[in-house]
Amino acid sequence: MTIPTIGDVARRAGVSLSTVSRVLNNPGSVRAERRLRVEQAIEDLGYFPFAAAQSLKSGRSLTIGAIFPRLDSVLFGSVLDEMQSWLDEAGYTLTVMTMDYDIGVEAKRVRQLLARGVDALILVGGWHAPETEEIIARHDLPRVNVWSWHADSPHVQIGFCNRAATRSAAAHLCTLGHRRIGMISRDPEGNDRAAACIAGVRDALEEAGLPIDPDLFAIAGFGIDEGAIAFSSLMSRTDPPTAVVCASDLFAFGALREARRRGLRVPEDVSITGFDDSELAQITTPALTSVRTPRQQMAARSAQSILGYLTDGRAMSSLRFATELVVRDSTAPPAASRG
Amino acid sequence: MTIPTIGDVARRAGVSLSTVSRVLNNPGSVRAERRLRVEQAIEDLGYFPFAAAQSLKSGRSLTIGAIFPRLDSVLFGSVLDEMQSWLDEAGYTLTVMTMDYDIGVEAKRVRQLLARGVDALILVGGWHAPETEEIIARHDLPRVNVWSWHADSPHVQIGFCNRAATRSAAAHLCTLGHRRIGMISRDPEGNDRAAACIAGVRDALEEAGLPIDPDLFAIAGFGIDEGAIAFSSLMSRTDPPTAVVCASDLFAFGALREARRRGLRVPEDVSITGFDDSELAQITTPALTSVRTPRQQMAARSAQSILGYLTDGRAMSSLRFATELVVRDSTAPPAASRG
DNA sequence: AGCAATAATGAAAACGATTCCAATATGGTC
DNA sequence: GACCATATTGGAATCGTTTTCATTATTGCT
Repeated sequence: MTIPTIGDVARRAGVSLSTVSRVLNNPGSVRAERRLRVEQAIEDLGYFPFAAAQSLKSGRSLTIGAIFPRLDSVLFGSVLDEMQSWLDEAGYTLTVMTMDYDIGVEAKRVRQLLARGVDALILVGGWHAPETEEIIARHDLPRVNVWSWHADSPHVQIGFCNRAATRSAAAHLCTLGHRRIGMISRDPEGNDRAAACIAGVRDALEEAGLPIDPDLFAIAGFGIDEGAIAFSSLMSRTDPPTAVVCASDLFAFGALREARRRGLRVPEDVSITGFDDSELAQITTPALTSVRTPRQQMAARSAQSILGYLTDGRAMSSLRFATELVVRDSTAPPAASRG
Repeated sequence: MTIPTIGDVARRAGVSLSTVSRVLNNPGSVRAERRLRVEQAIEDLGYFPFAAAQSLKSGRSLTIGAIFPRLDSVLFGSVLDEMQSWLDEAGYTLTVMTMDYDIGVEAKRVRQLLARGVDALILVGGWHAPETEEIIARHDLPRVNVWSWHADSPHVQIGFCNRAATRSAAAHLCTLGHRRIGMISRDPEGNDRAAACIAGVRDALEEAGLPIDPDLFAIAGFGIDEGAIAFSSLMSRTDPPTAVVCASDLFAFGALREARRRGLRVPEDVSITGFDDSELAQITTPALTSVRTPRQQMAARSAQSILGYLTDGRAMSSLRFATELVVRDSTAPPAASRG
């Protein structure tokens, strides 16, 4: 029950190794009579080429590596699904690894993927460890940064401006009349999306002529519970915000939960905005005001871009998608201004 | 800028290939002085072994393949995250593919993974295409079925009884006094979890002496929208159910959304139960009654089981976890019985 | 110091596929 | 029917590792 090799096929069909290989890779160059014999033998034995050997000889693995923060998020999952379906059509396979928002871990993953001989790399965001950049450059591996977009990045980036995204959410709150606006984001350390999200809120506050109170910028890890805790700490202040911008829908869900637990009404007592506009933003009560991000397009275009490069040698280029604030029921003017 | 090989390291350190390989795989067998020289050379060149060549020679790839229905689900994502973290510790890598609930696609994926030389396979559920079973048997590849558990399965399965799970949900509704109970599940074709979930509801109805109306068993694809549509079709009947068992939380969220749209109060007008007890079940209004499934344990134990087999040759064995109905606010006695 | 046992090392043969090159077969032409 | 150009085919080298085997260096003992 050993796995059949090209040699087994050759023996069974009574031809040479080279001929079998040609049937596989360039069928037109083999006379019909022998080709049929070989194809029959392949069928009989259930032969398929061993990728490791192909990869060793050819130097390409038909595999693309992707390093994402985590998998337990609909956001990342749907993007990966979309990418896979495009790559699949072209005969490529996606190998996914996670780095849990740690660019040190990411550097290790890049090494692992390189060892596996991936033909290209998809990274999330624009900030990576120096070793990461160094090793990618050294092997000049095609790579795309997704999920963020910076005017001055030297790399191919297919994403959106996180800064503009949260700015639109915070500006919306300012327009409604809020003057104390809080924020819950991830740690900006090594995470350019988080940093940009924070910068976006500051932009909006400055534009509205509001003071920036560092104490109103809370940091949370990941998930609903962390969002709830951060929201709790914001609302426990003597002078709590009347509105909170969350850098992810999950944080916003946690905030909603905690608000309910504290007997705070949303949006009457406090307004909350999310980020990502996940399907669930419509399900909560109240439905969540959230920034819609172009996940499908981002996924599709980055897959296409890489495939275009690998298969046709077409140069990859950056792409910036727009975001859009979807206003629902979790935001309203502050209580004070309604008198 | 070419990728360094073991030969480059050997040359730089002034030793033979074999010595370098030994430093890598069995450092104790190399005299300290030379070992240090080799390690220095490895460091200098940034060398790491090329997995394809290792795999070709050794026959093992330190890779485990997993085939999941999709990635855009927190359920699958969190399980994959957990599996990866266990495998990672042991130096193994997980390669994930999706089959979108199609066992024909699954068979193709098995072939792809086999071509990549995976050392073991993780499949979801107990029903697979004959070709799938055939090819796994032929290569006697270690494999684990997760997510379901059947008394009579000949395979290693690490999961829970889906039938008992939905039975507990339906029995809860019967106890509350419901006599017309609907259900939303996936298509049971090629999906043993869906089939078991349906069977579980029938079990409960029979035990309660209730008639089984096939029209109350709706089939939905995937996601919130599909759940909403299925719920809508159930409630559009002339004699709609007073309670609906959903085979996934997503379906239940869709049902909640549609109920609100129709002006139906939950649980006053209709009770709804979910499945999986995702984190979001606590966020919705009303909070969702749902069946808690042992995802973390399932993930951890299947990873451990496979590692135990691959690294220590320990036999793998099946494992059945319990499920638990978590009653929240989306279920209550039917309106009629409250008079 | 000399010998046997043991430890450390290098040379070379794999692993399974692809591909260059040479050799053979085919067809067409005069 | 002989000969040349072209289409097919097989042989052998190669990709980067690991591993067996033979060889050489080292150590412990007397």
